[in-house]
Amino acid sequence: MAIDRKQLILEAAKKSFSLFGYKATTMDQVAKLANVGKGTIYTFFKSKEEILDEIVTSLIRDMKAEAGNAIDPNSRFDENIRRVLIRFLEFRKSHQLTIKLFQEEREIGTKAVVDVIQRVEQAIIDYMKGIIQDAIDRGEIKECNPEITAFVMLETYVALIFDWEQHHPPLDKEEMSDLFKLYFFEGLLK
Amino acid sequence: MAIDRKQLILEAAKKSFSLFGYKATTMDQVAKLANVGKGTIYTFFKSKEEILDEIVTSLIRDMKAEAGNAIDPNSRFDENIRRVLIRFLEFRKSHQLTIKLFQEEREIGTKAVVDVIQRVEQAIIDYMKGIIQDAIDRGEIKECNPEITAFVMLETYVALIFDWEQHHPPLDKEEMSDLFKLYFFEGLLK
DNA sequence: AAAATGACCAAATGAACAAAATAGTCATTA
DNA sequence: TAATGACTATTTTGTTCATTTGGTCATTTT
Repeated sequence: MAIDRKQLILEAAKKSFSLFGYKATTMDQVAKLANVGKGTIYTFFKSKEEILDEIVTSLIRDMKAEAGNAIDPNSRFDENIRRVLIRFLEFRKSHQLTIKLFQEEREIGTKAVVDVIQRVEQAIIDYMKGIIQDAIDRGEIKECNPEITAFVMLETYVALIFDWEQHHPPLDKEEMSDLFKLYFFEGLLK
Repeated sequence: MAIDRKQLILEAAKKSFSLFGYKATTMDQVAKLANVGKGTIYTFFKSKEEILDEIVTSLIRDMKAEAGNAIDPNSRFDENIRRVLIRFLEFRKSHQLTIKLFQEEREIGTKAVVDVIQRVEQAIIDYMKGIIQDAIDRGEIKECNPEITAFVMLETYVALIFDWEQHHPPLDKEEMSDLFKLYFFEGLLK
Protein backbone atom coordinates (compact mmCIF):
# COMPACT_ATOMS: atom_id res chain seq x y z
CA MET A 1 0.00 0.00 0.00
CA ALA A 2 1.13 3.49 -0.88
CA ILE A 3 2.05 5.94 1.85
CA ASP A 4 -0.84 8.00 3.15
CA ARG A 5 0.21 11.44 1.96
CA LYS A 6 -2.59 13.24 3.77
CA GLN A 7 -1.50 11.73 7.06
CA LEU A 8 2.12 12.64 6.38
CA ILE A 9 1.10 16.23 5.79
CA LEU A 10 -0.99 16.39 8.94
CA GLU A 11 1.85 14.99 11.02
CA ALA A 12 4.40 17.33 9.50
CA ALA A 13 2.15 20.33 10.07
CA LYS A 14 1.40 19.31 13.63
CA LYS A 15 5.09 18.93 14.38
CA SER A 16 5.91 22.31 12.88
CA PHE A 17 2.99 24.09 14.55
CA SER A 18 4.13 22.61 17.86
CA LEU A 19 7.71 23.68 17.35
CA PHE A 20 7.36 27.11 15.77
CA GLY A 21 3.69 28.04 16.02
CA TYR A 22 1.11 28.49 13.29
CA LYS A 23 2.23 31.78 11.86
CA ALA A 24 5.91 30.89 11.78
CA THR A 25 5.23 27.65 9.94
CA THR A 26 5.50 27.97 6.17
CA MET A 27 3.84 25.71 3.66
CA ASP A 28 7.23 25.06 2.05
CA GLN A 29 8.41 23.81 5.40
CA VAL A 30 5.43 21.52 5.84
CA ALA A 31 5.94 20.16 2.31
CA LYS A 32 9.61 19.48 2.97
CA LEU A 33 8.92 17.86 6.36
CA ALA A 34 6.22 15.68 4.85
CA ASN A 35 8.37 14.84 1.84
CA VAL A 36 5.74 15.93 -0.64
CA GLY A 37 5.53 18.70 -3.18
CA LYS A 38 3.83 21.84 -2.03
CA GLY A 39 1.10 21.44 -4.62
CA THR A 40 0.20 18.06 -3.15
CA ILE A 41 -0.84 19.73 0.08
CA TYR A 42 -3.49 21.64 -1.83
CA THR A 43 -5.01 18.47 -3.24
CA PHE A 44 -5.94 17.50 0.32
CA PHE A 45 -6.50 20.86 1.98
CA LYS A 46 -8.09 24.07 0.81
CA SER A 47 -5.73 26.26 2.83
CA LYS A 48 -3.23 26.46 5.66
CA GLU A 49 -6.06 27.25 8.02
CA GLU A 50 -7.91 24.09 7.02
CA ILE A 51 -4.91 22.02 8.08
CA LEU A 52 -4.95 23.67 11.49
CA ASP A 53 -8.68 23.09 11.75
CA GLU A 54 -8.32 19.41 11.03
CA ILE A 55 -5.48 19.04 13.53
CA VAL A 56 -7.46 20.79 16.23
CA THR A 57 -10.53 18.69 15.52
CA SER A 58 -8.56 15.55 16.28
CA LEU A 59 -6.96 17.26 19.26
CA ILE A 60 -10.41 17.95 20.68
CA ARG A 61 -11.29 14.30 20.12
CA ASP A 62 -8.21 13.28 22.12
CA MET A 63 -9.03 15.71 24.91
CA LYS A 64 -12.54 14.36 25.23
CA ALA A 65 -11.23 10.82 25.34
CA GLU A 66 -8.80 11.76 28.13
CA ALA A 67 -11.54 13.54 30.03
CA GLY A 68 -13.74 10.47 29.71
CA ASN A 69 -11.03 8.39 31.36
CA ALA A 70 -11.03 10.72 34.32
CA ILE A 71 -14.61 9.96 35.18
CA ASP A 72 -15.13 7.39 37.92
CA PRO A 73 -18.75 6.23 38.09
CA ASN A 74 -18.34 5.44 41.79
CA SER A 75 -17.30 8.98 42.70
CA ARG A 76 -19.61 11.85 43.40
CA PHE A 77 -20.38 14.47 40.78
CA ASP A 78 -18.24 17.20 42.28
CA GLU A 79 -15.26 14.88 42.49
CA ASN A 80 -15.72 13.88 38.86
CA ILE A 81 -16.14 17.32 37.44
CA ARG A 82 -13.01 18.49 39.20
CA ARG A 83 -11.06 15.57 37.79
CA VAL A 84 -12.36 16.28 34.30
CA LEU A 85 -11.37 19.92 34.54
CA ILE A 86 -7.91 19.05 35.80
CA ARG A 87 -7.47 16.62 32.91
CA PHE A 88 -8.41 19.26 30.38
CA LEU A 89 -6.02 21.82 31.78
CA GLU A 90 -3.24 19.33 32.20
CA PHE A 91 -3.70 18.20 28.64
CA ARG A 92 -3.30 21.80 27.63
CA LYS A 93 -0.23 22.19 29.82
CA SER A 94 1.51 19.04 28.68
CA HIS A 95 1.04 19.05 24.93
CA GLN A 96 3.50 21.13 23.00
CA LEU A 97 0.89 22.00 20.38
CA THR A 98 -1.58 23.50 22.83
CA ILE A 99 1.16 25.33 24.68
CA LYS A 100 2.35 26.95 21.46
CA LEU A 101 -1.15 27.79 20.26
CA PHE A 102 -2.23 29.39 23.53
CA GLN A 103 1.00 31.35 23.59
CA GLU A 104 0.49 32.53 20.00
CA GLU A 105 -3.08 33.51 20.80
CA ARG A 106 -1.99 35.73 23.71
CA GLU A 107 1.18 37.15 22.21
CA ILE A 108 0.37 37.58 18.53
CA GLY A 109 -3.35 37.04 18.22
CA THR A 110 -3.18 35.34 14.82
CA LYS A 111 -6.79 35.22 13.66
CA ALA A 112 -6.86 31.53 12.71
CA VAL A 113 -5.36 30.66 16.09
CA VAL A 114 -7.80 32.79 18.04
CA ASP A 115 -10.66 31.05 16.23
CA VAL A 116 -9.31 27.62 16.93
CA ILE A 117 -8.68 28.31 20.62
CA GLN A 118 -12.25 29.49 20.90
CA ARG A 119 -13.35 26.14 19.48
CA VAL A 120 -11.26 24.24 22.01
CA GLU A 121 -12.69 26.26 24.85
CA GLN A 122 -16.25 25.81 23.64
CA ALA A 123 -15.66 22.06 23.29
CA ILE A 124 -14.53 21.87 26.92
CA ILE A 125 -17.56 23.86 28.03
CA ASP A 126 -19.91 21.67 25.98
CA TYR A 127 -18.41 18.55 27.47
CA MET A 128 -18.78 19.83 31.02
CA LYS A 129 -22.26 21.05 30.21
CA GLY A 130 -23.27 17.46 29.55
CA ILE A 131 -21.89 16.26 32.86
CA ILE A 132 -23.58 19.07 34.73
CA GLN A 133 -26.92 18.45 33.03
CA ASP A 134 -26.69 14.79 34.02
CA ALA A 135 -26.06 15.72 37.63
CA ILE A 136 -29.08 18.01 37.60
CA ASP A 137 -31.25 15.28 36.08
CA ARG A 138 -30.07 12.80 38.67
CA GLY A 139 -30.92 15.33 41.36
CA GLU A 140 -27.37 15.52 42.66
CA ILE A 141 -27.13 19.29 42.35
CA LYS A 142 -29.48 22.24 42.25
CA GLU A 143 -31.13 23.52 39.10
CA CYS A 144 -28.80 25.84 37.23
CA ASN A 145 -27.90 26.89 33.71
CA PRO A 146 -25.38 24.21 32.69
CA GLU A 147 -23.64 26.35 30.10
CA ILE A 148 -23.05 29.30 32.43
CA THR A 149 -22.00 26.97 35.19
CA ALA A 150 -19.47 25.21 32.97
CA PHE A 151 -18.22 28.56 31.74
CA VAL A 152 -17.72 29.96 35.23
CA MET A 153 -16.00 26.80 36.44
CA LEU A 154 -13.57 26.82 33.55
CA GLU A 155 -12.82 30.52 33.93
CA THR A 156 -12.24 30.10 37.64
CA TYR A 157 -9.91 27.18 37.15
CA VAL A 158 -7.96 29.01 34.49
CA ALA A 159 -7.73 32.09 36.70
CA LEU A 160 -6.44 30.02 39.63
CA ILE A 161 -3.93 28.12 37.53
CA PHE A 162 -2.65 30.77 35.16
CA ASP A 163 -3.41 34.19 36.62
CA TRP A 164 -2.95 33.65 40.33
CA GLU A 165 0.57 32.42 39.74
CA GLN A 166 1.50 35.71 38.09
CA HIS A 167 1.77 37.44 41.44
CA HIS A 168 1.51 34.70 44.05
CA PRO A 169 3.08 31.35 44.91
CA PRO A 170 1.33 28.61 42.91
CA LEU A 171 -1.38 26.48 44.48
CA ASP A 172 -0.88 22.74 44.62
CA LYS A 173 -3.48 20.27 43.43
CA GLU A 174 -4.77 19.62 46.91
CA GLU A 175 -5.39 23.30 47.61
CA MET A 176 -6.99 23.81 44.22
CA SER A 177 -9.32 20.95 44.85
CA ASP A 178 -10.32 22.23 48.28
CA LEU A 179 -10.95 25.73 46.97
CA PHE A 180 -13.10 24.45 44.18
CA LYS A 181 -15.13 22.32 46.54
CA LEU A 182 -15.58 25.19 48.95
CA TYR A 183 -16.56 27.83 46.41
CA PHE A 184 -18.71 25.84 44.04
CA PHE A 185 -20.18 22.96 45.94
CA GLU A 186 -20.47 23.72 49.60
CA GLY A 187 -20.70 27.50 49.44
CA LEU A 188 -19.20 30.02 51.81
CA LEU A 189 -22.24 30.59 54.03
CA LYS A 190 -22.24 28.76 57.31
CA MET B 1 -4.57 83.30 46.02
CA ALA B 2 -2.59 82.16 43.01
CA ILE B 3 -3.92 79.34 40.85
CA ASP B 4 -2.81 75.88 41.97
CA ARG B 5 -0.60 74.91 39.06
CA LYS B 6 -0.11 71.34 40.22
CA GLN B 7 -3.85 70.80 40.28
CA LEU B 8 -4.22 72.35 36.83
CA ILE B 9 -1.63 69.94 35.49
CA LEU B 10 -3.29 66.92 37.09
CA GLU B 11 -6.66 67.89 35.68
CA ALA B 12 -5.27 68.55 32.23
CA ALA B 13 -3.43 65.22 32.22
CA LYS B 14 -6.49 63.35 33.46
CA LYS B 15 -8.63 64.91 30.75
CA SER B 16 -6.11 64.05 28.06
CA PHE B 17 -5.50 60.51 29.31
CA SER B 18 -9.27 59.98 29.33
CA LEU B 19 -9.67 61.32 25.83
CA PHE B 20 -6.63 59.92 24.03
CA GLY B 21 -5.03 57.42 26.38
CA TYR B 22 -1.69 57.56 28.17
CA LYS B 23 0.65 56.90 25.28
CA ALA B 24 -1.10 59.25 22.87
CA THR B 25 -0.94 62.11 25.35
CA THR B 26 2.09 64.35 24.92
CA MET B 27 3.62 66.50 27.58
CA ASP B 28 3.33 69.50 25.27
CA GLN B 29 -0.38 68.84 25.09
CA VAL B 30 -0.72 68.60 28.86
CA ALA B 31 1.22 71.83 29.25
CA LYS B 32 -0.97 73.61 26.75
CA LEU B 33 -4.19 72.26 28.29
CA ALA B 34 -3.04 73.29 31.74
CA ASN B 35 -1.87 76.68 30.48
CA VAL B 36 1.61 76.26 31.92
CA GLY B 37 5.04 75.95 30.40
CA LYS B 38 6.25 72.42 29.90
CA GLY B 39 9.14 72.94 32.28
CA THR B 40 6.69 73.78 35.05
CA ILE B 41 5.31 70.27 34.92
CA TYR B 42 8.72 68.95 35.87
CA THR B 43 8.87 71.11 38.98
CA PHE B 44 5.93 69.11 40.33
CA PHE B 45 6.43 65.69 38.76
CA LYS B 46 9.50 63.59 38.08
CA SER B 47 8.08 62.10 34.88
CA LYS B 48 5.00 61.45 32.79
CA GLU B 49 4.55 58.14 34.60
CA GLU B 50 4.50 59.89 37.98
CA ILE B 51 1.54 62.00 36.82
CA LEU B 52 -0.35 58.86 35.88
CA ASP B 53 0.55 57.29 39.23
CA GLU B 54 -0.79 60.25 41.15
CA ILE B 55 -4.00 60.33 39.11
CA VAL B 56 -4.58 56.63 39.66
CA THR B 57 -3.89 56.94 43.36
CA SER B 58 -6.72 59.42 43.69
CA LEU B 59 -8.87 57.29 41.41
CA ILE B 60 -8.40 54.36 43.76
CA ARG B 61 -9.36 56.61 46.65
CA ASP B 62 -12.60 57.52 44.84
CA MET B 63 -13.36 53.89 44.04
CA LYS B 64 -12.95 52.90 47.68
CA ALA B 65 -15.24 55.73 48.75
CA GLU B 66 -17.91 54.60 46.27
CA ALA B 67 -17.55 51.03 47.41
CA GLY B 68 -17.93 52.14 51.01
CA ASN B 69 -21.24 53.79 50.13
CA ALA B 70 -22.49 50.50 48.75
CA ILE B 71 -22.23 48.79 52.10
CA ASP B 72 -25.44 48.59 54.09
CA PRO B 73 -24.82 47.52 57.70
CA ASN B 74 -28.28 46.01 57.88
CA SER B 75 -27.72 43.66 54.95
CA ARG B 76 -26.07 40.29 55.09
CA PHE B 77 -22.45 39.80 54.10
CA ASP B 78 -23.15 38.15 50.77
CA GLU B 79 -25.51 40.94 49.77
CA ASN B 80 -22.93 43.55 50.70
CA ILE B 81 -19.99 41.99 48.95
CA ARG B 82 -21.99 41.64 45.76
CA ARG B 83 -22.97 45.28 45.92
CA VAL B 84 -19.37 46.31 46.49
CA LEU B 85 -18.20 44.29 43.51
CA ILE B 86 -20.88 45.73 41.28
CA ARG B 87 -19.90 49.23 42.34
CA PHE B 88 -16.26 48.60 41.48
CA LEU B 89 -17.04 47.24 38.06
CA GLU B 90 -19.58 49.92 37.32
CA PHE B 91 -17.10 52.55 38.33
CA ARG B 92 -14.73 51.03 35.83
CA LYS B 93 -17.40 50.94 33.15
CA SER B 94 -18.65 54.46 33.65
CA HIS B 95 -15.48 56.50 34.00
CA GLN B 96 -13.85 57.51 30.76
CA LEU B 97 -10.37 57.28 32.30
CA THR B 98 -10.69 53.68 33.38
CA ILE B 99 -12.30 52.69 30.10
CA LYS B 100 -9.39 54.18 28.15
CA LEU B 101 -6.75 52.71 30.44
CA PHE B 102 -8.17 49.18 30.36
CA GLN B 103 -8.45 49.43 26.60
CA GLU B 104 -4.87 50.62 26.27
CA GLU B 105 -3.71 47.82 28.53
CA ARG B 106 -5.33 45.15 26.33
CA GLU B 107 -4.63 46.67 22.95
CA ILE B 108 -1.20 48.25 23.31
CA GLY B 109 0.15 46.99 26.62
CA THR B 110 1.97 50.22 27.48
CA LYS B 111 4.18 49.30 30.45
CA ALA B 112 3.16 52.19 32.71
CA VAL B 113 -0.49 51.42 32.05
CA VAL B 114 -0.11 47.70 32.74
CA ASP B 115 1.53 48.56 36.07
CA VAL B 116 -1.18 50.97 37.05
CA ILE B 117 -4.02 48.58 36.14
CA GLN B 118 -2.37 45.95 38.30
CA ARG B 119 -2.43 48.43 41.19
CA VAL B 120 -6.14 49.13 40.66
CA GLU B 121 -6.92 45.44 40.62
CA GLN B 122 -4.87 44.75 43.73
CA ALA B 123 -6.59 47.65 45.49
CA ILE B 124 -9.99 46.11 44.77
CA ILE B 125 -8.82 42.75 46.02
CA ASP B 126 -7.36 44.27 49.18
CA TYR B 127 -10.59 46.10 49.87
CA MET B 128 -12.68 42.96 49.44
CA LYS B 129 -10.18 41.01 51.50
CA GLY B 130 -10.96 43.24 54.46
CA ILE B 131 -14.69 42.69 54.12
CA ILE B 132 -14.24 38.95 53.81
CA GLN B 133 -11.94 38.79 56.83
CA ASP B 134 -14.55 40.67 58.87
CA ALA B 135 -17.23 38.21 57.85
CA ILE B 136 -15.01 35.33 58.90
CA ASP B 137 -14.28 36.97 62.24
CA ARG B 138 -17.96 37.59 62.84
CA GLY B 139 -18.61 33.93 62.05
CA GLU B 140 -20.86 34.69 59.10
CA ILE B 141 -18.93 32.56 56.65
CA LYS B 142 -16.58 29.60 56.76
CA GLU B 143 -12.84 29.90 57.26
CA CYS B 144 -11.11 30.63 53.98
CA ASN B 145 -8.14 32.46 52.55
CA PRO B 146 -9.53 36.00 52.14
CA GLU B 147 -7.09 37.00 49.41
CA ILE B 148 -7.76 33.99 47.22
CA THR B 149 -11.48 34.33 47.81
CA ALA B 150 -11.46 37.99 46.82
CA PHE B 151 -9.34 37.14 43.78
CA VAL B 152 -11.67 34.39 42.60
CA MET B 153 -14.77 36.51 43.14
CA LEU B 154 -13.34 39.39 41.14
CA GLU B 155 -12.18 37.11 38.32
CA THR B 156 -15.57 35.45 38.16
CA TYR B 157 -17.39 38.73 38.04
CA VAL B 158 -15.11 40.06 35.34
CA ALA B 159 -15.52 36.86 33.35
CA LEU B 160 -19.32 37.05 33.59
CA ILE B 161 -19.48 40.71 32.70
CA PHE B 162 -16.79 41.04 30.06
CA ASP B 163 -16.06 37.58 28.64
CA TRP B 164 -19.45 35.92 28.67
CA GLU B 165 -20.86 38.74 26.57
CA GLN B 166 -18.34 38.04 23.83
CA HIS B 167 -20.30 35.05 22.63
CA HIS B 168 -23.61 35.13 24.51
CA PRO B 169 -26.45 37.51 25.29
CA PRO B 170 -25.50 39.65 28.30
CA LEU B 171 -26.77 38.80 31.76
CA ASP B 172 -28.84 41.37 33.59
CA LYS B 173 -28.09 42.45 37.16
CA GLU B 174 -30.69 40.18 38.64
CA GLU B 175 -29.29 37.09 36.93
CA MET B 176 -25.72 38.02 37.84
CA SER B 177 -26.75 38.40 41.43
CA ASP B 178 -28.51 35.05 41.53
CA LEU B 179 -25.58 33.27 39.91
CA PHE B 180 -23.14 34.76 42.34
CA LYS B 181 -25.29 33.76 45.29
CA LEU B 182 -25.67 30.25 43.97
CA TYR B 183 -22.07 29.61 43.12
CA PHE B 184 -20.29 31.28 46.00
CA PHE B 185 -22.64 31.33 48.93
CA GLU B 186 -25.10 28.51 48.77
CA GLY B 187 -23.11 26.02 46.71
CA LEU B 188 -24.38 23.69 44.02
CA LEU B 189 -24.75 20.55 46.13
CA LYS B 190 -28.23 19.74 47.33
C1' DA C 1 15.41 84.90 45.14
C1' DA C 2 12.09 81.83 43.60
C1' DA C 3 9.04 80.27 40.23
C1' DA C 4 7.95 79.75 35.57
C1' DT C 5 9.18 79.13 30.97
C1' DG C 6 10.13 77.39 26.20
C1' DA C 7 14.18 76.61 23.15
C1' DC C 8 16.86 72.80 22.91
C1' DC C 9 18.65 67.82 22.80
C1' DA C 10 19.09 62.89 22.70
C1' DA C 11 16.17 59.12 22.13
C1' DA C 12 12.04 57.07 20.39
C1' DT C 13 8.74 56.74 16.86
C1' DG C 14 6.72 55.88 12.58
C1' DA C 15 6.17 56.93 7.49
C1' DA C 16 7.91 55.38 3.26
C1' DC C 17 10.18 52.51 0.44
C1' DA C 18 12.81 48.31 -1.02
C1' DA C 19 13.68 43.59 -0.46
C1' DA C 20 12.42 39.10 1.02
C1' DA C 21 9.18 35.69 2.09
C1' DT C 22 4.82 33.41 1.65
C1' DA C 23 0.18 31.23 0.50
C1' DG C 24 -1.83 29.49 -3.12
C1' DT C 25 -2.10 28.29 -8.51
C1' DC C 26 -1.40 25.76 -12.61
C1' DA C 27 1.16 24.10 -16.65
C1' DT C 28 4.19 20.32 -16.87
C1' DT C 29 5.83 15.71 -15.56
C1' DA C 30 6.06 10.88 -14.31
C1' DT D 1 -4.25 10.65 -13.11
C1' DA D 2 -1.78 12.02 -9.17
C1' DA D 3 2.10 14.65 -7.95
C1' DT D 4 5.01 18.40 -8.47
C1' DG D 5 7.69 22.84 -8.08
C1' DA D 6 8.33 27.10 -10.76
C1' DC D 7 5.63 31.10 -10.76
C1' DT D 8 2.82 35.15 -9.06
C1' DA D 9 0.18 38.36 -6.37
C1' DT D 10 0.16 39.72 -1.86
C1' DT D 11 2.17 40.20 2.88
C1' DT D 12 5.68 40.67 5.81
C1' DT D 13 10.12 42.31 7.07
C1' DG D 14 14.08 45.26 7.15
C1' DT D 15 15.99 49.86 6.64
C1' DT D 16 16.29 54.57 6.30
C1' DC D 17 15.45 59.01 7.88
C1' DA D 18 12.47 62.97 9.02
C1' DT D 19 9.46 63.98 12.77
C1' DT D 20 7.99 63.76 17.39
C1' DT D 21 8.63 63.15 22.18
C1' DG D 22 10.04 63.18 27.16
C1' DG D 23 12.92 65.58 29.72
C1' DT D 24 16.67 69.51 30.79
C1' DC D 25 18.35 73.92 31.80
C1' DA D 26 19.80 78.66 30.75
C1' DT D 27 16.97 82.58 30.65
C1' DT D 28 13.00 85.44 31.88
C1' DT D 29 9.29 86.91 34.87
C1' DT D 30 7.35 87.88 39.21
